[in-house]
Order: sequence, then structure tokens, then C-alpha cells
Amino acid sequence: MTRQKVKMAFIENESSRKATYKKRKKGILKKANELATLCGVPVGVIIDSPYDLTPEVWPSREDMDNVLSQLQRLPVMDRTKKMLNQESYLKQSISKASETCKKLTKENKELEMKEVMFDCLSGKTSPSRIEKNDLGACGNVIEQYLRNLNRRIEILSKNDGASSSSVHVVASTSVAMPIVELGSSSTAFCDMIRQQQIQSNMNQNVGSLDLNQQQW
Amino acid sequence: MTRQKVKMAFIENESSRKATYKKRKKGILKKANELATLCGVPVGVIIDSPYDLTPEVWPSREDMDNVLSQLQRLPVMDRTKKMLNQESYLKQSISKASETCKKLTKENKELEMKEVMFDCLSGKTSPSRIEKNDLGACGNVIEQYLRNLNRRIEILSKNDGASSSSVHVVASTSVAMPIVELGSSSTAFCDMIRQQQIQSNMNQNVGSLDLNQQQW
DNA sequence: GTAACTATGCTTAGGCG
DNA sequence: GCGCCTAAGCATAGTTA
Repeated sequence: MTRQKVKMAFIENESSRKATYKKRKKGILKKANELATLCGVPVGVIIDSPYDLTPEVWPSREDMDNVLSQLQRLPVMDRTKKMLNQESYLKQSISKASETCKKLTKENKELEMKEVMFDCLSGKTSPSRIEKNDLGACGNVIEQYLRNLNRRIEILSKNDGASSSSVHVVASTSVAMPIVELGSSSTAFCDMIRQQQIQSNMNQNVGSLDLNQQQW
Repeated sequence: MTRQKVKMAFIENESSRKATYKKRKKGILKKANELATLCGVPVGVIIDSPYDLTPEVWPSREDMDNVLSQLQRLPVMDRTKKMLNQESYLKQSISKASETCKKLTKENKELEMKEVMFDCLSGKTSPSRIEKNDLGACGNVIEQYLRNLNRRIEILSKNDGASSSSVHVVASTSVAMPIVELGSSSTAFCDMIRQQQIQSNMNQNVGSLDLNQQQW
């Protein structure tokens, strides 16, 4: 009953391939028509179907002929240059996917760091146990956190000048930077813990500003 | 917040039109690539975009050129004949939609009839109150019901020959037909009520056969 | 083969930074 | 404008009749 995500590969089974073909062809034609209608753009689709009697299908504008002949009239260089063949399309897709993947990896790393730091704060583990390689990511997280914190503090300053200005100095990003640069985790991390406490204090002072909106 | 179903019409607002264009173009190209991959079929898409620098996009097979030139080589008659322009595509869509609509209308009518008949059976109203124009639909419902009933009875016969064979005669579709043909509702309808009772009896006799599976 | 159904997940309109 | 997010709607794989 649990449909697997359908591997993007040639469907071996003849009958299901044909079924898929029919459904998806219909889907594409509909989409093409919608694009043409919504955006007033000539759209043409060719499908060299081995299943339909006719080897081509045009779902769109009557004057698509004209577009086609315009295409023919262009110098060969210009049009081949700009044509995306399947290979280049796939390459594009892959590079996009790689980028997304990279981004997600980084994000995962940061989440992991947040967890580790949480554990440190609650006493489950100690900052000295953090892997050397993870210190960079850890630093990013802290830096990001400090940025948010400072933003909050500035908002706070506007509402309540006296109590918040003194906090601002402590929450400077310069505290976090050494972690990234030098890899000396302990001191900066203790600073961070202090800031946690500062955050608590701030929350007590100004309950109306929801500092817990911070993601961690 | 509640997105309306997006009217299928040219988007007047320039910026949202462009946004939609970009999203949907991406969508179509993806779909085209999927179709090509899953079914091993050459697929080509041309979009005469006013937004992209290049006026055409080909999302598919390298050898789409060949398909194109094959297309060019065909006699003009043959290819224009089989090309669907947007108008004919829309006409097709409309006729399909009309058919669906007709079917749904009929279905609605029958549901309505079922409701009316239920009310008759429960004494809320009387068969003589049924609109003359509705008698046909009413007859269809009854006929359908009788068909189901007979099928049930046949199943029953195989398990319990004696008690069911006498029922079968009563539940012949010939009882319902006069409604459709002659429009004389009352007699046939009373017959139907009798059959309801028969059904009840049958349920009592053979509780294991779930006659209530009948949709009404 | 075709049509209908349904659960699943992909696409996308609108909103936000 | 661009990219990201989310809810809503749509497409469709697998199944049944």
C-alpha cells in the first residue's frame, strides 16, 4: 500500500510504462495549456509517442508554426547554443541538487551543534568534548545566535535604555569569533553560557519581548 | 489566506504573471524530463518566453533535432492535420467536461430520487408527490436497485435454494420497467416497498449476506 | 484495454524577508 | 527582483471493477 517514491528511471514493465505515459502526457498537455493561458505565452510540446498513432502532439497556440519557423530561421549557432538537451538539463539539476544538499548538510551540522551545546548547558556533557572539526560549525551557530541576541537587545534599547545598554557590550560578536578563528572552545563557550543567563535575565526584565523565538 | 482556485485566465498583474511563469515553466520542464526518462520517449518543449533572454527552451533529448527535422519532412497535410492547436485542445477539454458534467447531473438526480424514495418509505411523503419529469430517473434508480437485488438473490439461491427461489420472481426487473416506460409510478412504487419488506425478510433469514451494502 | 478511486506526494499561489 | 516557506490544490501510482 505504501507507494515508493517512484524511481526516476525507465519503467521496465511495458503495461505500466504505457499507463504512466498516458497519464503523464495528459498532465503535461494540461500544464502546457495552463501556462499558455495564464501567461499568454505560446507553448509547444512535441512527444514522439510510440503509443499514439501520431508521432507528435502540439497542445498549444495555432501560431506555434510561426514560432517554429522563426526558430528555423535563426542561425544554427544561436539556437543550438541555447537549446538545452537532456544532458545539460540533467547537469543543471544535479548541480542544483548538490547545492541544496550542501546547504542541508550545513544546516544539519548546525542543528547537531545546537544539540551538543544544549547538552553542555544542561550539564550532560562538557564543551571540552566537542570535536575539533566541529568547532567551526559551533562558532557559526554561536555567532548567529549572538547576532540575533544583539538585534533583540537593540530593540530592547529603544524601549528601555538603562538596563539593556550594559548587556550589549557582553553580547558582542567578538566573543564568538575566537572560536572560529582559533578553535579555543572553552572560554568562549563559557561566555556563551553566561549569555544564556543574560538572556534569562532579559526575559525576566522584559517578558513582553519574546526572546524564546530564537530557534534554539 | 484562503487561496482561491486560480481562475484559468490571463494574469493581469505583471509581476505575479512573471512569477507564475517562472514557476510553471520550471514545473513543465521537470515534467517533460520525467516523461522522457520514465517512458524513454523523446519530448520537446518550446516556450516563446517574453521573460527569458532566449525565446525557446528545449528541455529534452539531444536528438530532438532529429524529431524536429522528421516533422519538417512530413507532408504538410499530414502534420497540420494531426497538430492540435490550442483551440481544438480546448474544444476537446470542453466536450470532456460537458460529458463529466452530464454524468454528474444524472448521478445527482439519482441521489435525489433515492432521497425522495427514502422519504416515501419512511412515510414523510408519498409516491404520488414525485414530479412527472423525475419518474424516469426514479425508474433508473429502482431498476438499478432491482438488478443488485437479483444478483443478491442469485448468490442466495446457491446457498439456500428453497426460501430464495420464490423471492426471485417478485424481484424481477419487469416490475420496474413500467415506470420508465409508462410513467405510472404508484403501482410500481408500492411493489418496490413490498420488495423492501422482502429485503427485510431476507436479511432476517440470511443475516450473513449484508444486503445493506446497497448504496441507499 | 478502460474507467474510477484513493492515498500519497509534488506543484504552486501567496506571503515574507 | 530573488529565494524561501507553507497551505491548498493537483497529479498520479497502484489498485479495483
